[in-house]
Amino acid sequence: MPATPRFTRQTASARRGSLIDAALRCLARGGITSFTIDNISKEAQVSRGLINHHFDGIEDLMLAVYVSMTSSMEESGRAAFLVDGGPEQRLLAVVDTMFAPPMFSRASLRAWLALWGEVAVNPKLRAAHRSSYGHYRLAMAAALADVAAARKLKLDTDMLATTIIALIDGLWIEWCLDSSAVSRQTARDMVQHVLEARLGPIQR
Amino acid sequence: MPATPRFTRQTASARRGSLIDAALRCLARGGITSFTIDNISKEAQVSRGLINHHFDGIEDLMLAVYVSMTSSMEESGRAAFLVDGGPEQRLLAVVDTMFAPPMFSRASLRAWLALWGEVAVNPKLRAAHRSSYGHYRLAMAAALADVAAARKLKLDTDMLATTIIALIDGLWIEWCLDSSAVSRQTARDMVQHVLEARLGPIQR
DNA sequence: ATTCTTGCTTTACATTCGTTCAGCAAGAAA
DNA sequence: TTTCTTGCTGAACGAATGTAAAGCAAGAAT
Repeated sequence: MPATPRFTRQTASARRGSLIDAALRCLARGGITSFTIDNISKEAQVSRGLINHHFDGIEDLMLAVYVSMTSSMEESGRAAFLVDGGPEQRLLAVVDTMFAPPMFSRASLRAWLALWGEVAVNPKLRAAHRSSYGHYRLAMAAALADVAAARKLKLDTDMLATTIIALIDGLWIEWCLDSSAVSRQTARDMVQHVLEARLGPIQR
Repeated sequence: MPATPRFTRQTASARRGSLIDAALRCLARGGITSFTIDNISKEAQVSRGLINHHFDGIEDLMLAVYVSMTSSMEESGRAAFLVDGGPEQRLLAVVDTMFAPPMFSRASLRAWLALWGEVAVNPKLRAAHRSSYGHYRLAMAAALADVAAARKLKLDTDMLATTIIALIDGLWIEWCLDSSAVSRQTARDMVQHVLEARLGPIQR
């Protein structure tokens, strides 16, 4: 019996979680090219064979990574919904959530780009994406509808929600690629401009 | 002397061009994972060694692919600037260009996602991106400024141009990933809504 | 102390990766 | 026809890819 065990044993779900975290770090650092058995097992400090023991191949691990990212994103969004104040403050809180880490972060750009590239061709990932963005859109539309109702405005909140979400995504990408073109603050201002053009002035 | 030559000889620049085209097809089809010597040389129907003969490694080829994509994009944008009619019609032409193939096309999604992922870490690609998007932004801002001047409006055209460009990018991505959420037509309508909120009604 | 479960390691395998380089050969030039 | 330039091929290389399978070993159960 050796003084230091060669490895520490964990429950299957705990190990799966740490493998997903390590895989996410690799994906963020080097994109899909770094999403390899060698890199991930090294990052998680486990043996090469362990990934295929806990996941049904590397594609299955990627699906788990995507689900993990989207669910942590949804959790952040839910927290914004609990903010105090009127409908305006809640809407701003939802928007602000998207302009703060971990969402609005350069570190996750390559991970999202890589995953979107797989969403385009992988039915399972596509289903996960639809579900996630569907919830996102519903939450944004609800926050918009509350403000519209309080101001007795009649507008297509679903369409506006889609507009705002797409705008945030586009601004985030451009900020990641060239922060001299878009700063975090100007990006936020642009979204607020678009919102105020529909809803009227919003006091911060 | 064989009846059919084993290969056809081309000028260096012509061969470079066909290799770039083949590389682009591979990138669009399978993302960065398919951007390999084997795939590209097979796609271009040349031998494995030829790529390293014409390019300084595969990274150099990727830079060439990026430049090729952005320059063809800029060319499409320039054509829109030559449209007849008033400032409004020209602005709409610029926007419409982005909502028509080859720009607004699912086929190129994986190529752009892969290239953006490299832009984030490759200084040469980043420089190419800044130049390309800089021109794009200038053109959009100029089209906006003409309309604003004709209507005697005072607004930050640079900021609005950045907003519109980001919105188009975000809508395009979401359309590619889930066309049940955004159609080509609704995407166009969303952009026009945002424009009209600043510039007033625009007759199509 | 012993058994048992199963989390984990390790080795082996066939492919595929990017790059190098010696030399073939296409086709213009002489 | 012969020479010459150089576009191009194809084999070889070491490293890295994902997966499968056999068996070790950690630590709870007995």
